[in-house]
Amino acid sequence: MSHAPRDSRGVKDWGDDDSHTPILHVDMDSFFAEVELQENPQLRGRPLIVGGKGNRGVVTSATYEARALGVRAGMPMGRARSLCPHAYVVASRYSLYSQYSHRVMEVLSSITPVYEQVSIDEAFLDVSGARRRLGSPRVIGELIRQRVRTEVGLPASVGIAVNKSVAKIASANAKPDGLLLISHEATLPFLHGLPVGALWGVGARTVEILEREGVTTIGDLAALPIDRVVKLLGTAHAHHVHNLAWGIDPRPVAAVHPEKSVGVERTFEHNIYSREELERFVLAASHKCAARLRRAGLVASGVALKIRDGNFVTVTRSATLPDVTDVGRSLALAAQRLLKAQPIPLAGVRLLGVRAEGLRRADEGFAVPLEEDPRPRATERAMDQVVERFGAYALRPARLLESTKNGDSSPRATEH
DNA sequence: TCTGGGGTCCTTATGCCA
DNA sequence: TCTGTGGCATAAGGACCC
Repeated sequence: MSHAPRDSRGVKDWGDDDSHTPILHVDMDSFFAEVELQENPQLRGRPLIVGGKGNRGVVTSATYEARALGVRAGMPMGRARSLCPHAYVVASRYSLYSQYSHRVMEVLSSITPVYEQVSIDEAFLDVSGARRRLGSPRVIGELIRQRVRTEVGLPASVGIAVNKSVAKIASANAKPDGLLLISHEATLPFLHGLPVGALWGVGARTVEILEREGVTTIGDLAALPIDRVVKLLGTAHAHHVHNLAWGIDPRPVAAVHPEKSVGVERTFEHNIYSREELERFVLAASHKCAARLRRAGLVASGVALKIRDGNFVTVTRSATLPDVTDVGRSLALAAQRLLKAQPIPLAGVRLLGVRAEGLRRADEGFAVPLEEDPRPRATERAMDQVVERFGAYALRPARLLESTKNGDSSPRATEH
């Protein structure tokens, strides 16, 4: 689901020569909504919105019929319903979308092994090595669109360009259900007419900063001296986006991305004021994180707690674990300590999250389970199953905080 | 209008230690 | 013994992506 801004200036003929454009970006159109239509064809033709149906839900995907009325991803569901009162609204079904995603990625991996999945519904391919077998990048792009359509039943858009950044902007401008080639020669003319927010990595905040400087297009950004951009955006970000504005993006299509963290967070239907209730959520979330770590064969060296209050003010607190772990109770103990050190906000807690950080492979030397948790791992797995099935409420609160003894993981007083 | 849930990366502040 | 300094690790926040 690309949120990259599209611009009518981007849609025109940008050359036929695809001899120097081996990078393809494949982006599924309205992915979640299209999957729902595939599962329920009788809904086709009327506006469809996918998202959270609760009173704090937001839109995660919408068909073009709904988008035509102003519905956008990330929009509060109440607003989407008022814009589009006749829309059919369905709750997100992530496991279903994952299955479809897997099928799409199977098609892509049969084209070339040099592909990189960047999210559930998009991927980059470097087809340099597939030309002799399958044809030019444009031919391969059309082949992908046709195969995804016939084998999975979904529309996909494809951008073809000299590198990842330009290919991604191209696919955004190819939507819906299209293909856009940006030839090597057309790269800068294509980029420089687009709004600066079309660059991958330039979001609302950066657009605001740049617009105050009079920079509205990618061409304006390219023309700005790099020292000035550094002053505005900081060193790393400035060099990155300035290079992108000049069509420079040396990042290769990389097949593997090791996970850095896994987390579970929840926005409650109503703000929570009860510490016990928060503790129960932390326990359940810790066990879910741990179960995901074990499934992936990973262990964590740190844990972070995220608290958003009723006024939408967010704080995070994190701590390093005494030993790496994939045990839910060890994560929970550390997270509970962080929670204990925080006052309950006056406005209550709107969102609470637990994240396991500093991940590494479990077989790269697994430390023994924490001293304070001598129970066998089989017991841990059984507890996870209970939590998965019945929620943390199935565990008696007395077990939650058996001990916060030893170790000082309290955060330093560095309120910014 | 009132803001999800899953992540990554970068910057800045701070404490520790040589 | 005291103080300054620089490097490193850790923690927190924020921007960004889908």
